[in-house]
Amino acid sequence: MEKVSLKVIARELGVSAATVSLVLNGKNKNGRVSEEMSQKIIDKAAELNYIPNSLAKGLKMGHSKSIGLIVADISNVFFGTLALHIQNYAEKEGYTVIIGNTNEKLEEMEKMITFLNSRQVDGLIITPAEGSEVLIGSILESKKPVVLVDRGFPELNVSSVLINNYEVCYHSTRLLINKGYKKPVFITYKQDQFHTNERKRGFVEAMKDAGLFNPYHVKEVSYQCLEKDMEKAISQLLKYKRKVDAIFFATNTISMAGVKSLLKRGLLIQKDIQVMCFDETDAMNLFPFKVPFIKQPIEEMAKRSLELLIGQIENKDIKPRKLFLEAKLIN
Amino acid sequence: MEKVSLKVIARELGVSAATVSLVLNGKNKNGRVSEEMSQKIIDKAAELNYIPNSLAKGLKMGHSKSIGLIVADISNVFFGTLALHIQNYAEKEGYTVIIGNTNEKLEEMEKMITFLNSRQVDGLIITPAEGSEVLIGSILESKKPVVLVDRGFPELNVSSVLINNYEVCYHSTRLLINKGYKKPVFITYKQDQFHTNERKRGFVEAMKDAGLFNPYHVKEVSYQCLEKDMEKAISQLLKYKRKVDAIFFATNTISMAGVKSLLKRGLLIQKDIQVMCFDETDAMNLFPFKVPFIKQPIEEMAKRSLELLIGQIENKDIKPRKLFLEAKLIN
DNA sequence: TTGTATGCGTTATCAG
DNA sequence: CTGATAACGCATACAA
Repeated sequence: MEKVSLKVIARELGVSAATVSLVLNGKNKNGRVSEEMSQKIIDKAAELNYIPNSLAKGLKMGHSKSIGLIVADISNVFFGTLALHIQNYAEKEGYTVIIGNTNEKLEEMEKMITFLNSRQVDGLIITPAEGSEVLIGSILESKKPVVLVDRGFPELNVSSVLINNYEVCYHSTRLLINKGYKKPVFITYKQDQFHTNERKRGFVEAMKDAGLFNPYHVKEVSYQCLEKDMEKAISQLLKYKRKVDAIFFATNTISMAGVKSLLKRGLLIQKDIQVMCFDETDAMNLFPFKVPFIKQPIEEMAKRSLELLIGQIENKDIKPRKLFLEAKLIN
Repeated sequence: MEKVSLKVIARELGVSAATVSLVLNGKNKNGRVSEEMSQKIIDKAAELNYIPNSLAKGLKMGHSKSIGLIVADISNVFFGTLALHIQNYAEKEGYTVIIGNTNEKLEEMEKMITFLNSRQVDGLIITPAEGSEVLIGSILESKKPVVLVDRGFPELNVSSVLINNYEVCYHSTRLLINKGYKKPVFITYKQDQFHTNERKRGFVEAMKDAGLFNPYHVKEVSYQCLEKDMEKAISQLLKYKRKVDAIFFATNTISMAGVKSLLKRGLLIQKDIQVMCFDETDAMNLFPFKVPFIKQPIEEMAKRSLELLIGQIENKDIKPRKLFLEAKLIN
């Protein structure tokens, strides 16, 4: 079965490929092609089930109408949801999304970028891995449109869509304190990323402002051995049982591991110990107790980052913009 | 900044594009190009940071080295995990994955297929939506390589990677019965899909073989109003409290909704009522009680479906094959 | 050992 | 109103 291209339609109808292209692209404004021929072409295309070859189109046009989305791990609900919304909005704008996973590894991120570039993506939306400033810098230099989402680099002049990590954590911590929890602990990743740093800073400042801060109020766990580190951290915390009355988990993965560890020890959450966390998870909804969580506006993050990216791609807005969306504590 | 193409390298070095292409593709076997020139070309390519244009390559070669993955919803952990693994394996084989969401809707599925075809994907991996037999049939007719995963159509001669839904449900139900639960209820989606039908059949047959079956042992809920339907179903079941001692949930989303509803009513799971479900979820791991679940070999499903697809694409194995992988009940 | 010519499917330009 | 032609970047058969 012959592949149906413009040429085939043209040949069948005895016209040129150019004419067919014109008609099928609706570029037939000023009576360029006769009404009659137009209709014939359209009918024939439908009859032969013509599907344009976007490789050829992309090659010719110099853009692929596709964007790359680089996340740490597509099986993580946060990224999955982000991806879903980005895809939905992208589709509306006529763009395809190609998703790449980095597993938080710098080399993988670099590989993905090269890979996506070879596929001629028109732009990149990235949740950058730790230590990828230089890499992002080089994308910037190459003038390829790029938007960071969820995580950013303050020292880099790059479009980003972040949330008010500092403020929301400051506010939430105050609330915790005001409710009478004077010995909260913040558990975060042992890493140097702006977004998690900001969350920590929010917690720390709130504690300081309340005159409660002590370094042991912050615990760090590693991404790679989360479960193990969490076990260790929690068991340490429990030794100072009188010293800890609440835990604030800095991300959804951390909260899952943390809550698991607490429950395993038979602790009654929101009774023996108060818990607060980041991101909504199905799991938290199941419990008889309510866990206050900071809800990120994922859909809006998706929408905004795509807007920024398309602005750059289509040259409507070249200037880098940093957006800070509002996350809210849900009780 | 000029875009670096083969031509640019060729020009810089005063050779032809053909030579450069040859060298960079490693097709320089029998001393085709001199060692010296080879090295020069390789160095220059690195220096200019040459990235091949895969649109052009794809156009020329007649394949894009990309595949489409069509799932219901990428934010669902099951599909996210499947996608992750498929991407990992695909990358090893040099293929890109483009993911599309259908939201279980037939029209969306059709749109996605056309869309992916226009992007010239070399093949499709699909978790087909209900009622998409005809659509799949037309893909088959078009000779485009395709593999179904997770769900299949027994009447269609199409490559598929499924699990032993009937057997594992039969077996698990027997186990439940043998443990003394003589009034279990199976809650599934109100839909006519082979894989969920098979699960139901497994349950029903086991019940019949034990002489326990009654139609009210099966409850159905709709995908679109899952929460609401579940509430209704559970409250109905509780009216006949003495009649129900266990619930077997047919999918991960159903179990989440079901467990949520049970907990909300203050029921003690595995005590007031025995629960069994499909797929592992973070949530279930958190509970102090253990929920036996049927673990699907997602990674292997990913691997196998990709193998089958690539077999078709590269013409190594054109014959449709139906694989049934083994899912196991984990206690 | 290297270069030339051609074509993949498309669109844009220019010539009828 | 329509057709011919060139070009996008690349790979390959064929020449030299």
